[in-house]
Amino acid sequence: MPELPEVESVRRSLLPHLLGRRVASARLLRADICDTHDGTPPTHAHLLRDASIAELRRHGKQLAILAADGRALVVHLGMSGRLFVSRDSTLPTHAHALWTLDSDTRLVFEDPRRFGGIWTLPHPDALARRWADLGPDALDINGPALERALAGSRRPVKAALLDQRTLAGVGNIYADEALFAARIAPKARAGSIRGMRADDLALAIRRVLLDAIYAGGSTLRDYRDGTGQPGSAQNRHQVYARAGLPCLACGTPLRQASIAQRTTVWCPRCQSTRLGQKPKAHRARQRTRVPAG
DNA sequence: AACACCGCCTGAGCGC
DNA sequence: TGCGCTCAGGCGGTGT
Repeated sequence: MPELPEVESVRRSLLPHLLGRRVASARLLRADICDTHDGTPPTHAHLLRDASIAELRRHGKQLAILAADGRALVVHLGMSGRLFVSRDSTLPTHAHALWTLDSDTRLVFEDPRRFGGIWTLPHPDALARRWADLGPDALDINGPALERALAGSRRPVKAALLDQRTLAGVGNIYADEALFAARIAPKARAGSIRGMRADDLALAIRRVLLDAIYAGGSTLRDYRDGTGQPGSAQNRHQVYARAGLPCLACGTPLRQASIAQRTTVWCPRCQSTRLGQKPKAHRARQRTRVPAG
């Protein structure tokens, strides 16, 4: 489930452990999770051995580790991926790559479901080219840019938000949360989101993502940051995983359907499909989830 | 061109 | 107790 807030939380938590550190050794335990830029089997050089880590950069859900000599790695966490530092010598079952730093700290990439992976890059220009295929980062989106990204599309707006070429960083959880916050029905046509509605949606996306970053991301099951800490943003979810429960703004039972092959939850009353008709009082309460069981 | 849909993969949770 | 089924989901590839 790592979406933008989780990847950003990983980035921030890793910064103090990685910046300025030299990669003393690198090991790939599963070669098939790593794609090299030159198509040759991954080597220690591909994996930044002897490099000094200069920067951690994020675009959407992708995290890049940039070395001072220009080499870079892109890490994709996919569904169940984790990237974390550890001083423990034991490795998790699905550890696929590890790096030992000159601080004797280990950086571990683990991914049970293997929807994630690592991509090697020779130069920052290659990173820029890779990321050019992605839409604008969702933390930077504004109304006019979002309107441009959605223009002409007849898809449901939910499907468009999940498309990383349209907007980078939003996944299933925060798409539902942002649409609820903006009071837009997930099935509304993407191309119909214009003007003030685009402003509303862009603002909702930024706010939902920033709130989640401040809460350290959403830990539903697997997610931990780069030091093993869970997040608490799941306690703030208004609609995700709440199908059938009362809307926190109006009490109407939340509905669920599959849109773009993703479970989608929304409030049929607050999130009107009709244009220009905004029900008045909509103020979602802050919610603390009661622990299950 | 735009969009729909499949398949990859594992572990949790459930019913029997 | 344990087996088998379903579900979760990002994204690349293929089909329409």
